[in-house]
Amino acid sequence: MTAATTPPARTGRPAKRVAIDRAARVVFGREGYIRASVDSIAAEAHVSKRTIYNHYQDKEQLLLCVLKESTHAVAEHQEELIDRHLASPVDLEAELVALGCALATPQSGFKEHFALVRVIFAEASRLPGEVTDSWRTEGPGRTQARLARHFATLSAAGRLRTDEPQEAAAHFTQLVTSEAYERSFHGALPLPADELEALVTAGVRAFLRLYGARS
Amino acid sequence: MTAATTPPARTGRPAKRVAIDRAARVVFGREGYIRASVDSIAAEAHVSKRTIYNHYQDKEQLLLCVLKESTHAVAEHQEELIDRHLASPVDLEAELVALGCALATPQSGFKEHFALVRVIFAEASRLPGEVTDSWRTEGPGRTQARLARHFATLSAAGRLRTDEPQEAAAHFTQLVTSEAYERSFHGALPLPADELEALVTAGVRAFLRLYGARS
DNA sequence: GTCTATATGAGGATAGAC
DNA sequence: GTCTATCCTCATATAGAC
Repeated sequence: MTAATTPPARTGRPAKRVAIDRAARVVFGREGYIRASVDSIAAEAHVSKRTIYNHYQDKEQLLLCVLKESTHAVAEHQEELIDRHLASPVDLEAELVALGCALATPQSGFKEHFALVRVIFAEASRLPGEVTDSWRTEGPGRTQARLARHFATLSAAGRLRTDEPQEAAAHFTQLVTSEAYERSFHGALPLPADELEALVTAGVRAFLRLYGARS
Repeated sequence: MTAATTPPARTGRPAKRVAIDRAARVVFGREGYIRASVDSIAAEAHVSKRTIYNHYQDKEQLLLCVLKESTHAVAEHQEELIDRHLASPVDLEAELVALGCALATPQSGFKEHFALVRVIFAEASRLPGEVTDSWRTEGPGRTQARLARHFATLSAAGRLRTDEPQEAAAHFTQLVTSEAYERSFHGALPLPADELEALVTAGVRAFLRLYGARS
């Protein structure tokens, strides 16, 4: 796992490529970087191993590329979630709880993405710095920014009370999602739904004690 | 990495054993479970590989044993930190900031312990459930409990305001340490001291808005 | 797509040294 | 009877050759 700046080779049929990417996401997520063999990725993709090396320079480039795609997909999904819950909330507390639950657990088809993030954490010290940096800005950074925008709007509308929406967003993440995230080992182990809801609800209440409009 | 209930063999010279344990902690922490070879652990310990297998049944048992010791050492160290800062604080806010900084960064000789915890996260889904459970109760659980006890005392003395010290302890951890923890990839990458202090200070201020005596 | 070169790992076995 | 050194087997990996 040394720094490698070479871009992925852009050859081969795109249909194969998406199959490879999907398979790599699944297998890397399930096995971790070292354990995931290129053979098993090829099998999962119903593709020859040679085809993988035809599309990607080596195993590390494959991980990095899949990670980038995955990061974007999750960021978009989370931005949607945030918009859906905070665009025009009737019961703000309820919406915050629902949003918190959604953000704190690997969502529907996104389990592999969370697993990939675990791989980044495990490999962080061996990954090129640009990779970890760009993951943070393109991933959690975008989510945080979107939260902050909504909090600013809600504050202007008198639904929240903060003149530092960035900080409020950070505190929301910390109070509402971080414990569930840690408790489930970053989504690796299941957290009972009732426990999750209890954690999130307690977090939202604390958040509203800090930033709620009427208190 | 399957469940293994056999206890480690209690043979061999204790001096060798501590060398092995230290080496395993270092190498597992530096390389991760899969990458760390028993050969390299033996080299680091200046011990024959055969000797390792004389003391431990297999590689997994070695990890588990080292993890347990490491967990206790860190928990004790963190309990001491908490006592030192919260036993009789003059300037409570300053003490909370100092404590937060100390808790949020791998301390003096404990870098390898944090690295080991990263290994647990990476391997969580492949580890026996008792292992992850006991890590939580013997590690973070103890820290949290000690925090809660002090918060209860401080509350009784009128220095804080909470009748749920457990929850206050959770919120302290979340607000003060969780972001630094995530930002540094669980201690894998260095976080500039000024950034750390900024994060912790902001967290403590929010904590005191929630639980401070006079507000 | 299969086949191969090369390397590296776990864990056991054997030898001898103190 | 514990430790060291060395070799062995078997499995599995990457990456390239055919």
